[in-house]
Amino acid sequence: MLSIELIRRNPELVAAGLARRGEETALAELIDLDASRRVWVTERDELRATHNEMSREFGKLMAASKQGGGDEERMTALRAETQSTSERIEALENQINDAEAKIETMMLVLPNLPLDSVPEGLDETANIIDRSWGDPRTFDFTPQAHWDLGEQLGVIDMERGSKISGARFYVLKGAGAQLERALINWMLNVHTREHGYTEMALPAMVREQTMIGSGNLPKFGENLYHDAEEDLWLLPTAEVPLTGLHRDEILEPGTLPIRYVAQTPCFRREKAAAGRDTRGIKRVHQFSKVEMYKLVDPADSAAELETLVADAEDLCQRLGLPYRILSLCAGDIGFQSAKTYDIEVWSPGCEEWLEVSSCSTCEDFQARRSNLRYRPEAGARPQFMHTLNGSGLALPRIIIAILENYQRADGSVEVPDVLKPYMGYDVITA
RNA sequence: GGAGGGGUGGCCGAGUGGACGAAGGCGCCUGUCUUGAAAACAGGUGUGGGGCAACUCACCGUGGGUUCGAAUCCCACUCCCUCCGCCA
Repeated sequence: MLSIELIRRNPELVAAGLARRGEETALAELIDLDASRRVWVTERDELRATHNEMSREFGKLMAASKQGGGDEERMTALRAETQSTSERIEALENQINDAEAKIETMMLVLPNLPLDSVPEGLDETANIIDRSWGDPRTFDFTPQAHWDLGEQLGVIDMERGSKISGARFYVLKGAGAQLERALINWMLNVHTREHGYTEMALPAMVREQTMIGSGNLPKFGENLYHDAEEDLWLLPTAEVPLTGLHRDEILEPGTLPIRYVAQTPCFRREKAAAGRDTRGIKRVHQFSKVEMYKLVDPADSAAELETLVADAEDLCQRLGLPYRILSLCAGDIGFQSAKTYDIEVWSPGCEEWLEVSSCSTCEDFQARRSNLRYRPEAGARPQFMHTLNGSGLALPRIIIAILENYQRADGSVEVPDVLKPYMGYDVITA
């Protein structure tokens, strides 16, 4: 959520920021509503003040009358007056409630403003390659795509995945399942032991309010699974429950930064991508992901974004997977993001750059939605913190990258060095 | 699923429908005293909205209702706890 004060004070700046994302938003109605609301609130509060006063006087007269010294006429007049005042208050209240509901509806669909350092552009073609690492491996044979490799090796079973659950579901078997487990273990260990994150195990279903807090609702419900009976939503990412964790709290001085890491299943309906990436396990309805998340002092968020990316990069480097880092342009960053870096790993089999991590700073956007505040120092006013999130890393895509990058001419796949202790063997063979 | 109990300020904990934003205690902050600290004593100590100063309004799990007036009464919901049943 953007700050209503900012919109009120500096509408041009907000409109310009939204325009960079390609959002044509008319703020005039919002600003008018906000102005009306404030007028009505003042009026209502004044009425309430006189109402309270009259009610107190009535109480005193009531007490006096019990002692036998009441002023019946005054009491009757007061009762009539307070009643009519109540009616006026109620009318104003209805106007205010309507206005506030409309304001909230509008505010909840406004995306975050891109930072100045975000590249200009409206779609992915304007993303900028910030840097890259490693050289794509050269092969003296034609590298296979993971859907062929996985099937030959018996580690990915697409057919049975769709048999039991439908399109875009898959089954990992034997070394495939072990590879996923090894990756999760290894990644969590690196993040908790070396990068300073605290490991969390989280619910995979959340309430609507939690989805609103992270920015996934009300706008992107189409991409989420929802259980109507219990009114719970399945996570598209651990970012959602991690954002909700400290909702409505005021963190004491000295508690920030907080760095969390969590492995959760992620569920996505992929409606918008219907028909795209239908082969293999690149785009599926359910996958596992290790997610890093930070709650920080606003002064530190820019630096924390860089270390967040570095923490994800570190994993790619240790896995020996060549990658590039994109700075997403204003039109391509996510709804809640103020700035995003994507890490893409080269996959020689399907011959494409695979997005294995997306690292964003949301500044105070999610903090406003979720009411995440901290006290800068003892006795100071609470203020909104900044939140950041980044994959570290997305599992199926890393599995794709490992299979395709580490394949050998005979169709076997070498296990990356860092995972060998976790797997217990060096090569995946049929 | 059944039965019962309960959600009050950072914490504990009072609160007969009328000056309760809320007693008391703890904690915390400031001051006095002290070489310093502790103790003692005095004062202060929630969040949000409007104005952005004085001030004012709201908030006692959430949402409705009754009333001139609700933390207090009524209804619904929600969360927590205890016991029984069921499942693991």
